Amino acid sequence: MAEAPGGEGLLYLTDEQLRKGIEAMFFAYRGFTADPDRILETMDYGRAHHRAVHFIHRSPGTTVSNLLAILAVTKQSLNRVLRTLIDEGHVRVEKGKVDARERHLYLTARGSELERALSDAQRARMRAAYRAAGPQAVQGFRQVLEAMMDPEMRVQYSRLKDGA
Amino acid sequence: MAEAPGGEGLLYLTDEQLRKGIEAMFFAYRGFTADPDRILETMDYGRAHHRAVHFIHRSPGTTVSNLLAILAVTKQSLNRVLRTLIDEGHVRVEKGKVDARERHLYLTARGSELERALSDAQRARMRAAYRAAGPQAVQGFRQVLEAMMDPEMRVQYSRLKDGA
DNA sequence: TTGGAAAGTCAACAAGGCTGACATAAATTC
DNA sequence: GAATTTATGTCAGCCTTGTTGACTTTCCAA
Repeated sequence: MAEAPGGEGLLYLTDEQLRKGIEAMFFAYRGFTADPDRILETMDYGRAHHRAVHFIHRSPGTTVSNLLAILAVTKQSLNRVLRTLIDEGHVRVEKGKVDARERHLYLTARGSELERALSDAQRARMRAAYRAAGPQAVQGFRQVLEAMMDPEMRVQYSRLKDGA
Repeated sequence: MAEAPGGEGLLYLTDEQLRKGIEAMFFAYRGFTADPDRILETMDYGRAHHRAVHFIHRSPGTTVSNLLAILAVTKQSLNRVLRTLIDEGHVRVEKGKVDARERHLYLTARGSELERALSDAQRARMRAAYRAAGPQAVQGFRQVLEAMMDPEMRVQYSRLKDGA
């Protein structure tokens, strides 16, 4: 293998390699969202609904402000999406017992069905990609993605990663 | 190392592992776009402008329909973005010499400056992530992303990957 | 009891997707 | 040469999902 200019095997850090990584992210992210998007549009939902449903499924009973922190949107924006999910029977709200100001969010049976459909579609692609690339590649994939996150988001991610 | 239920080392294909990969993509993509986004908003541009500038830089002289295929948006949507880039002197248009219906797109000096600023910001984060994860991880990262793309997009990506 | 946090709501706005319709110039085909 | 197709641009109108600002209600805690 040829060595980098500095002679330290840093060829993978050239601008050219980085640019390829950037384009890989762009094209892959489109694939990543394509399958759930197709399901969502049949029911007049968008990606914002998917995200809300995903994280409510992941952390049942999470509060609105928790969700705001994870999704990094304004409460007005989140509220609009939650409103439709609640009105259409996908999400159930419970007033907090300890702190009654808080609203705890849960998926209904219908909501769980939707979540299942969405994540099945997304996981199928992810599984195919994982299988094609192999376990070692997957480990690298996760390492690079984690390093790419903002530190605050790495915390959110780790919280989820290490179990509810 | 523990073996998967099937006894074939497939632990990395469990739903739990796939879900982590899905969330890693979500959080990482936000980091991925955060730095250029900050630059863009100072000049009333959005991600759509970034994408156009990126691919015109990548393939100088590319046509409008080429760009439409790569970006996978409607011509009306692209045109709106292209219009502002041209009007504000970031992109130059040239009528095709072989086929005069075609419009060939180039970055102006100003446009190149903008491209530089945007990609410097994005590459800095990518470089840090690459460095933190190491060359082997980067290889896996690219393998998984490539496997995650839609086949048509993998073609687009490979075209770019293998030189102009 | 009062200040402030959590949550919700209303209004208004913007970016950037979309569709459909239509115009024009140039190339291609018949 | 006429008809058709292709590449592009543009107008109008719509949607989702983001934004800010203002205001209310609820309710915990000092």
